Amino acid sequence: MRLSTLFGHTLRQVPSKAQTTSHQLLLRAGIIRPPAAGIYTYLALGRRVLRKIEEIARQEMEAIGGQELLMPLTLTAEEIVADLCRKEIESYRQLPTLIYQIHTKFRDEYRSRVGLMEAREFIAKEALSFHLDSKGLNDFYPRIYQAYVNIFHSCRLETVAVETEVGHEFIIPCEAGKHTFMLCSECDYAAHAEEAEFAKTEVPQEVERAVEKVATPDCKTIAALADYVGVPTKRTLKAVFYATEGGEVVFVVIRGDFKISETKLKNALGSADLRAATEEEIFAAGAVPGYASPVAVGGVKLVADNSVLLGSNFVAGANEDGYHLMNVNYPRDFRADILADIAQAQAGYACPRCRSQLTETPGIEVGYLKCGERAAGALYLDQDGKAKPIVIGSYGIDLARLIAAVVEQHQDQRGIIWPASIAPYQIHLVVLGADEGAMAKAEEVYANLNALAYEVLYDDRDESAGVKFNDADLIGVPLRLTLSHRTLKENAIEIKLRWKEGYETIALDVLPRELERLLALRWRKHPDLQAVPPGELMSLFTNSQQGTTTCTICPNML
RNA sequence: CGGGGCGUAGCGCAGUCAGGUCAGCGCGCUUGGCUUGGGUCCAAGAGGUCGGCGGUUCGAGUCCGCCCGCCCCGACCA
Repeated sequence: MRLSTLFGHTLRQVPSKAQTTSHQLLLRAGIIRPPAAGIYTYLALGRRVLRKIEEIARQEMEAIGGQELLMPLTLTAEEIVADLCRKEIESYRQLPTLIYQIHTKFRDEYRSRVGLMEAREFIAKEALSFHLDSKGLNDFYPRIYQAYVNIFHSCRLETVAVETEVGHEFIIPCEAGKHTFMLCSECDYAAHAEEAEFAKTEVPQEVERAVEKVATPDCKTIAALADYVGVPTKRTLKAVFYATEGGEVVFVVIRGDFKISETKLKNALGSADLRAATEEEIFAAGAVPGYASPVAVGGVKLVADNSVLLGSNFVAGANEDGYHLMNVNYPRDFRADILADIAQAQAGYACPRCRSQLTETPGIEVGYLKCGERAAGALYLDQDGKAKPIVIGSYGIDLARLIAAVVEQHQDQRGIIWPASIAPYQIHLVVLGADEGAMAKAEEVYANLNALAYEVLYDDRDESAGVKFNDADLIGVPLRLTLSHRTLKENAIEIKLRWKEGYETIALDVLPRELERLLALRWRKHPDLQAVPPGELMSLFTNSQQGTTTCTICPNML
């Protein structure tokens, strides 16, 4: 492709509406354009990237037996899936089976914020697997999990697998992310912040002493109370009131040094609807805000965090304005209707698995795996002729978001650094100077590279060296070749990798051999890289090792 | 869908408070010339019903009203 005729051009200035780095670069490099808010045209370069990603997704789905369909509306809409199951799956002989499709989806109700990261229209790779029973789904699950891992690895996207109640989410940590995640600094534990578990610190158990009422004026907060009484906050009990939609008051008790995770609380209660109780409701329940006590409280549902077990002789409210109780112990002095983990994890807390420190990061989901999707009336006949429900798993990746995520992880100040697997072109050929010798040689090289079936973006424009190099860096094709009168004097060509400083000059007659060597080393075919654990891929990109033949530029990213 | 902000040339912006030499700047684009290894320089040029409708006024980009669109923060999602 000649850059002089490429449809879509680069932008020097950053569009004012683009906030995130990936959005800015995708616009500036001429990958996408917004015809309207939140929807995007893929320009010539962008379409090529998308096509490559789609192909990677297809390969991985086909590798585990997936069959591609194309359905109207959305695949996950229950009616469509249920209808499909009813009509196509009748017998146990047809199970298990895996279908998938790649299509655009609309999410009109949401505002687009960060370009392709969250567009109103996006490109979904969705898959469904159908099984005889839960065991069948569980047996299959590792295969789809691995396929997803492979897809992300192929795109050079470093993801974190977050466990959910029904499967996994693959996320990337990034500033533009809308959700907060807790990650272990040592092991691979990862979870949504609201759902994350952690190892709660213990307080040395003491001999239980008799309850004692003490005056604590103006101690309506845990901090004030702990300060006044002279104990650490972890020796206090915090009382918080919630109300369900029906107006039922829920009394929640947790050790004073922890916060409540409303998500965990909802899960413990089995109720999705929960709000803070009003003062009137608290009084009506017979409690005193600021001095509420779990001791001898009646008529309300009492939920306690299991941290009440980790300590003794707590300071708790006396249910009387201006007074607290010392030496409150569980279960001697109060009993909870529900005793569960409802504490909110925070950065610095201990990992539930390895006790290392948890860190907190914003992130965005790029893919999900869910077990136990429902489809009304989707039944099959088993060997005995009995109708049984089909067990379904559903899986998805937003390929548009995937592109944005890759750019977030692969860029520098000059522009995008495409991983070779999804780069719009393999080679960016630059010719400098308008003298006929250089142009003629460049045309010849371009023709030869095309004949060798390389994907070449050829900058044949009459532009200065600075413009050409800057555009090349912005567009981010991994391999750049430069021809000029300078190199031609030695019958040579310069070769540069986008993610490395510096370049090398090689003789023109060894160019085909060098390209063959470099481009054959795509990571999936490269034995040295197959054994690399996923988490270490990123460091490989940045700490490239040197090659061994005449061209010493590292091929790791190709 | 709530709260805040912004709509002036393809892009980025100034001008609006204090109505009248106010249709401007930079980039990009076109033409010619000089350059030719990191967004060169010079010259000439094209391009805008100042988001829309209505109002106030001798006069509106500027003031008022309504509408539309967009951006940010929430809510919600993938």
